[in-house]
Amino acid sequence: MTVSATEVARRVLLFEQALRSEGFRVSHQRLEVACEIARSDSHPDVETIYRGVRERIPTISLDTVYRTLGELERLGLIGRVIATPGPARYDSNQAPHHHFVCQRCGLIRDLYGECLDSISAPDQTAPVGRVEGVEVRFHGVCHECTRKEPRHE
Amino acid sequence: MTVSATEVARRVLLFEQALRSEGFRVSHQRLEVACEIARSDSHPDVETIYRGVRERIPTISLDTVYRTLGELERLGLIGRVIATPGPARYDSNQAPHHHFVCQRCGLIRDLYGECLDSISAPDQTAPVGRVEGVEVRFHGVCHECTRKEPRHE
DNA sequence: GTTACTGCAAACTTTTTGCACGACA
DNA sequence: TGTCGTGCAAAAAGTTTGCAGTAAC
Repeated sequence: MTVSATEVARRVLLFEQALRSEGFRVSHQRLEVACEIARSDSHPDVETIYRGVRERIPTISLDTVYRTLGELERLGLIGRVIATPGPARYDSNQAPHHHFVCQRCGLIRDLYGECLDSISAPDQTAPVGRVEGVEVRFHGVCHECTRKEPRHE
Repeated sequence: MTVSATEVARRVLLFEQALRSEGFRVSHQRLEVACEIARSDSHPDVETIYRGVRERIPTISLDTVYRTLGELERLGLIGRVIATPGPARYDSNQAPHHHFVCQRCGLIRDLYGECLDSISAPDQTAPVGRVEGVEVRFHGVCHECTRKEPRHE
């Protein structure tokens, strides 16, 4: 929850413009879902986004949240982070970045580094397919989890 | 399905030894599941492993496959590959490696490269947690999918 | 006033769990 | 022979879909 207010506003405006230009209607449900995901940098899952939006729209349904997230993903406005088992998690940070994943609690933290963005694929990759992007994932244990349970094998 | 026979034998023996040393019983169901995952390098999902094992043990149940894969994972003998949405996929390749993931069909190919193994985390990571490993994931479209549907936007 | 969107409910997929029978040690 | 593992079935978790009323344009 440390995304700046101006960045949130910028992202929500982008969502709204994209919806309009694609012929989608701009409902307040969609705007609130967009706002909820835009303001978070903790890669929330669908249930968490649902709870957040429900504070402002108590009648919104979980399936609307699912549908909206699916639309935003198809429009390329948010990304699905596939890094932990269980529920799908989303990321509204569309700048190239990498991740640290805590193997105990599932915390995901964005990392930046040009040297990581520019890693090129080994030669073995060429016969398999065309590379379009790279993501480096560091896994380990976050300090919070280490503090709670230092010896865990 | 290009894992050499000796490598499969080596992995299955390792499974068996680990089961015994941990006090687990060596049932033929467990051995067949272990064999099925050991012989594959295509990161099969549970359903695929289930179908494979059923050719040799037609009465095996899906939940036994789930349980066995969970045990093997907890013993550190196989890894769960979290790279595609949907069913969990497993990997019996425990050597350090990286992945190419096709965004259309979900194909996953192992990649090797010492320079990838030794990537160090950016300084921003230190305050977050202790890094234990790194995996580089290249995503794109495999040649097979490009051939089938060249223009896909 | 249309037409797309929402909420509800039900279905579907993937995974987990409880229990009694059967198999490993 | 005792205990663990298996298969069956049911439940739980996560996600998708059909439909009728509602809201955006």
